[in-house]
Formats: sequence, structure tokens, C-alpha cells
Amino acid sequence: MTELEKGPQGRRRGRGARERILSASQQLFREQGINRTGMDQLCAVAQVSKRTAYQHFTSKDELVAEYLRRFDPDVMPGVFDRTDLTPRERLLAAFEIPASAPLCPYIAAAVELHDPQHPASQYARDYKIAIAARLTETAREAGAINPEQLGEQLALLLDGAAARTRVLNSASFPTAAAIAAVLIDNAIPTASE
Amino acid sequence: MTELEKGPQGRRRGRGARERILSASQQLFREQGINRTGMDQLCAVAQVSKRTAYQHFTSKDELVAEYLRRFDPDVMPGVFDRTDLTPRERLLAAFEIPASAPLCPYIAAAVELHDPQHPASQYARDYKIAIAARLTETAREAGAINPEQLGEQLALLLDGAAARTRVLNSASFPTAAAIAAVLIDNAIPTASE
DNA sequence: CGTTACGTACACAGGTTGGTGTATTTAAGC
DNA sequence: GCTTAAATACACCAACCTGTGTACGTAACG
Repeated sequence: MTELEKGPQGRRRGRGARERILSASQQLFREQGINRTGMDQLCAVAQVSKRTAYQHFTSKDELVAEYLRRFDPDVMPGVFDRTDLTPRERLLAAFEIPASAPLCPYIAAAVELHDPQHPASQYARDYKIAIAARLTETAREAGAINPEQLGEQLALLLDGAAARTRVLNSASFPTAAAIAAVLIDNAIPTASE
Repeated sequence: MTELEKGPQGRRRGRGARERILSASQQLFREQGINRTGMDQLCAVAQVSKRTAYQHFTSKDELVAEYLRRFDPDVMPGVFDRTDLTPRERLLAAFEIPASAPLCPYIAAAVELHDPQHPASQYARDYKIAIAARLTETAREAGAINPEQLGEQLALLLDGAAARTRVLNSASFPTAAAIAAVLIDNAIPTASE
């Protein structure tokens, strides 16, 4: 176990340059935005020489794409897997964002890159669709009459809350949660009716 | 009427350089984004020398702010003034966006500028608040039980639809309209109940 | 006419950006 | 010790950005 980690070629020095670069991206892109973050600054934060950064990622665009791809497993971390909740509760749990929150970088990326062809924009779309699909699936489990519709509606609420929080600087997720509750109640035939 | 228009000092030549600059801003900022539009290109489109541009606007930031301020009267043009509609119908009419649509530049600006202190970000907030206020007011006219809540909820729907349209390239306003209908029905005690 | 004020054309400063070239250092494996 | 490969430091490039300085043109007024 003399070698700490084995990279593509078998060796490693400073404990994962790639990881540090992506970690710095995550931090800086979120704090300052993508376009306002230069590669010089990013490499300084990552404590990586610019040369090595460009050996791991052929361009900044590729780095941005990888940065976005990294979120897929992270966001909505344990919302849909919580077996201790009913499907209905799981749908509502999606709106309990802890204020500090990741605050969906996909919208920001789509706006900043401004090119629907950009691979990162593709990832953004894929992710949005995936979220809607999961909501739809859970809505179906919860017994919704029209799960696709409810899933799409809840996804729209999440995006609305994220966008509004961004512009207004005031948390809009409680409002979204309130709407979600109404929609869910309307879409799921309760036993009491 | 020899002088076509009288400007600050009394004279005018090419029929409103200021107008052409703002018009070009509107076009280019929307098409390419703010940061990706240079002053050179903007002046070329506006058919205005760069020198004069900087005589009308001391900086690009000021131009951006003015560009955003210009929308206040434009957006939601005749939605709240349509006396031929009931308040309830007016609330729903806000979601009938003609697809091509202006597609709210405020979210984009807030993301691109990325500085809540920027005057343009201020305008964005003001506008969002104004829209919510108008919705609230109309909700009150419509007899909603909690007009503030309904107004805020509908505003969130508008933002959600705008953001989602931006990311997905597919119109989300019908979905938002469907949600709005549910919310309105739930918030306004109908005579038939 | 001359004055006045706006407009133009064009170069240029000063800065930042993404990205590279080069020579050097460090560590691992034989 | 030698080789190999990754990482480093650092200078550098070309492109682009916002913004300015300068000299010239041109229209409306007296």
C-alpha cells in the first residue's frame, strides 16, 4: 500500500489532482459563476498547475461538462430512497431544501453557457428530465390519477423555487411546498373521499 | 417641425442614437446573453460609433440596467388591464404566453451578472415583486381567501415555467397554467359550493 | 460666415481570457 | 542508477474585453 491511489497509468502523487480540480470547480462555479471563474484562479484554488489541469481536461468546456455530470448522484441525495416515508411523504420531502442548499446549478449553467448544443446543457436537460421521471414514478406509487402530469408539475415547482430564490434572495421553497401539497391532494384520491 | 425630435440639447441627427442602442441591446442580449455581447458588436448592430455609445451610457453596466428597466411597461402588456375579463380570467391570462415570448430576461440577467448589488439585479427584484403584487391585487379582486399567498404562488409558477422553458427548450407554460387553475379554484370560494 | 454640439472613424491602452511551449522536478518501477 | 511518466513553474500567445483619446465631419443655429 505504498501507492495511495492508482490512477489511469498506475501512479499518483499529490492525492488526486483530478479530484481537487473538480472540487475547486464545484466551489468556484457556484460562488462566482462559470464565466467569471478563470482557469488561473481555479488552478490556484485546486493547488494544481495549469498545465496539469489541461492534461486532465482538454478544455474548460469539458471541465464544465464533467462538473455538471458530477451532480447526478449528489442532488436529491436520499429523497427517493427513504423507505421510512410513504410515497406521498417522499414527494413532499423533495421540497424540504435546507436553505443553504445546492441550489441547482443547472439553470445557471444553461443561462451562462447559452448554447443548447453545449454538452453541459445536454446534461442539464437530462438531469431535469430524470428528476421529473423520478417524481412521476413516485407519484405513480402514491396512487396519483395522472402521475406524468403530477411529476411534471412538481418538477416545475422545484425549478420555480430555485429560480425565484436566485433572483429574490429569499427562500421560495416553502411556497413551492405549499403548492405541492395542494397538487398532491388534488391528484391522489384519498380513502376519506 | 424642421427638427424631428428634440434631445437634451435641442438637436438630433440620425433619429435617436439612444433608441438604436437600446434596441440593439434588446436584440443581442436576448439572443446571445449579456456577457457574450461585446460593445463593439453592439455598436455595429446599432449603427452607432462606440464613442457616442459611451456618451449616452457611461458604462456597459449602466446600459444593461437601462435595458432591463425598459421592460417594466412592456412585459405583461395588457393582462391586468383587460376589463373584458373577470379577475379570475385575468389571473389565468397571465399564463398564456405566445410561445415565442419575451421569456423573462430578469432571471438570465440575475444569473449572468451574478452580483446582487448590481443595479440591474435590483431592477430584476423590483420587477418580480411588482408582478407578484399585481397578481395579489387581482387575486384579491377575484375574492381569494388569502390573496398574498395566491399571488406569491402564481408568481412562482411564472418563474418556474420561464426557467424550465429555458433549460428544456420545451414550453412549460401550459403546465403552469394547469397548476394555476387548480390553485385558483382552491383559493377562491365559488358560489356553487 | 462662424460657433456649437453631436456624431464618426480609428487606433490604442490596459486587462483578462483560454490555452500552450519549455525546461525542470519528483516519484515509482526495473 | 536509469528510465518513464506525471506534475510543476513560468513565460507566453492570440483573442477578446471595456473604455478612452484624437482628429475629423456635419448639421443647425446666430
